[in-house]
Amino acid sequence: STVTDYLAQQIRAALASYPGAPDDFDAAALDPEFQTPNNPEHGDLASNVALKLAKPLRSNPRQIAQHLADALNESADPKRIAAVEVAGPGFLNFRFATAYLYDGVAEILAQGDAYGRAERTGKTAIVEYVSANPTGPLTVGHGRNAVLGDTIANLLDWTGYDVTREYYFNDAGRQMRVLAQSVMARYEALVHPDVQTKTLEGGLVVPESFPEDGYQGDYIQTIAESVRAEHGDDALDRDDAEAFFKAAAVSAIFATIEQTMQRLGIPVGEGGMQYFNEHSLYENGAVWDTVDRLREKGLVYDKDGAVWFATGKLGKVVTNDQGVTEPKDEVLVKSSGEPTYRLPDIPYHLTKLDRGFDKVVDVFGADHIATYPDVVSGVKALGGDVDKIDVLIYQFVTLIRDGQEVKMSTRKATYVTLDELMDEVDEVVREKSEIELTSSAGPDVVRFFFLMLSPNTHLNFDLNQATEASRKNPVFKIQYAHARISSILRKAKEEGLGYEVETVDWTFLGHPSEITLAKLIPSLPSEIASAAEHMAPHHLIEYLRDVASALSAFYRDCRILGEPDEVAQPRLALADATRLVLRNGLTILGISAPERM
RNA sequence: GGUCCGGUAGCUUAGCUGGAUAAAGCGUCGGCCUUCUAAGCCGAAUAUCGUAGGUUCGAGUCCUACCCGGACUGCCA
Repeated sequence: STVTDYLAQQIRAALASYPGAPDDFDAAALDPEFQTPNNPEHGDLASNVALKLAKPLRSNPRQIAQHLADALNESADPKRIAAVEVAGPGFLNFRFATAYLYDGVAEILAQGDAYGRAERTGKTAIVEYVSANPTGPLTVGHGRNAVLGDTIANLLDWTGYDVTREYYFNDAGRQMRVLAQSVMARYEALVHPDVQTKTLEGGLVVPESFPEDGYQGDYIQTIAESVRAEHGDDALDRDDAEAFFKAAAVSAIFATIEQTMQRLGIPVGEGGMQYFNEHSLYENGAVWDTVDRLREKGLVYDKDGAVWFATGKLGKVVTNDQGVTEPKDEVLVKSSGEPTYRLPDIPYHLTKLDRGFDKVVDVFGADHIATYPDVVSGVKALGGDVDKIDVLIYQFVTLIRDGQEVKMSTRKATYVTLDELMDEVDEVVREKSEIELTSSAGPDVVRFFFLMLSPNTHLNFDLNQATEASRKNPVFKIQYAHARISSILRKAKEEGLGYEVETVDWTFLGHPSEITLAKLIPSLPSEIASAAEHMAPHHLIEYLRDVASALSAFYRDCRILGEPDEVAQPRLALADATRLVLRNGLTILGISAPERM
């Protein structure tokens, strides 16, 4: 970026005196665009500035480009810019001085583990993710949310934000009562083995008291057993039995969820994930206060026994059969008195803004698409600065087993948990590995799988493919590149080969594979910045794959061990810098960087 | 009905502010282990970028219309 700033300034200077320029042309206001060309013949950096200026300057683009090339070849610092050329319809191609290329590499080595980490900006961000209600273990369906949210939190951290991670949940309401009753029924069967039973559709035998749409998972049985072990056989006789069982279930389930998050690399406990209970917004009156405040602004009215939010007044429209657009209002509180999901989310987001966060990120599944714009307009109507809110909507995950879609339901216990998924991947990879694994492959593969595609893309998680093909999973290719370099570094150390960051002499490097690598690895910081800005972790993955691939070419073409020191040292330094880029990139993704594989 | 996402090689996808020859993995075919890890590398074949218009010096990328697939939604949350 400093190079582009420098070149931009050079270009502005050169255009200040362009012959025949119209009077209203202001070269000082120019902000030229730069890009890295795909084709290496097009130099190290290119600009389309001459093409863009053809019209305002009323001149031929090639002629403008030539003027700029001549001027810059004259004035630009030869320590940085070796040559400026005109190509094609009027592109400017810049070639960097060789020594300048390796400045970026030296910078990586100087910063080490911190390379890619921006200065603290003093700004704060809150990322809300996972947010699964405590009715059962985390499933494959929750995985994409958890991994995307965590990685975005990491990206924001690395771009200089102080990041708070928050888990928003609701442990009140009907589904939680059903959960409690499910545990109670299983407990009843334990303490009264002769209780009257019934057989559910799936074949599960439960007491008559088991609710119609009760939760059938094994974990319910486990919770019932542990309640019995801790509290004996009389728990059903308590006055507060339902609340008691609910609390037991919630705490047991949250313990499981935390274990899974931890295994996935999501920080829990002090400084990690913090929790926000939706119910607190009812207790402190924030929910009904929201309705009142919106009503004062004339944005809430009653109709058909329900409370309506006049989103139509805030710009929401639908197109009817005749192709005419008309305003559309939404229900905030149903005629049953139960709020819709959009209501509590409004005060929740207001609290996030009130807590002073500069950036508020929500990671939502596609089911929120319909409601979140209403939440945002509610927040805005109540004076919240909605520009601070960024919503990442990701498409859902379909689980495929043996070519068949697995329909998942937490109630019917037809789900695959994230733990099961990680176990399965772990096991198969271990089987197929010739060498014993030092780290756990399950979390690495699962995280990678959830991150490798654009969040906008529907994800088919094929269990057979994810496990059977796991040796070919691209995550291993990136990790393998890291392990290879680590191996070279180990051997170099044994042989007494090393380098001093300050005194590396790069002039012996010039092989195309060295140059490609040296040009690629210093863009880690800008890749991180771009991935963070677009909330697109897959951009970082694509980049790391490119780095791994460039490393392969370098590994093939440029030996280190056994070469004369003046060549071996700068090559070792280049390899070490590549290792740091891979490692720091993987760290952001929450994927391990193994030293052996 | 409405909202949103997708439609790029046989399959799964990438393509970030429009740029110079559309990229990767899997699959197929062929080649490479006496030298730093073959979980690797090299080469070959495979693409009317859903369709039709438009904007532009330039469109996979922007605009409009339409077609196909998917998700969500319709005070049942």
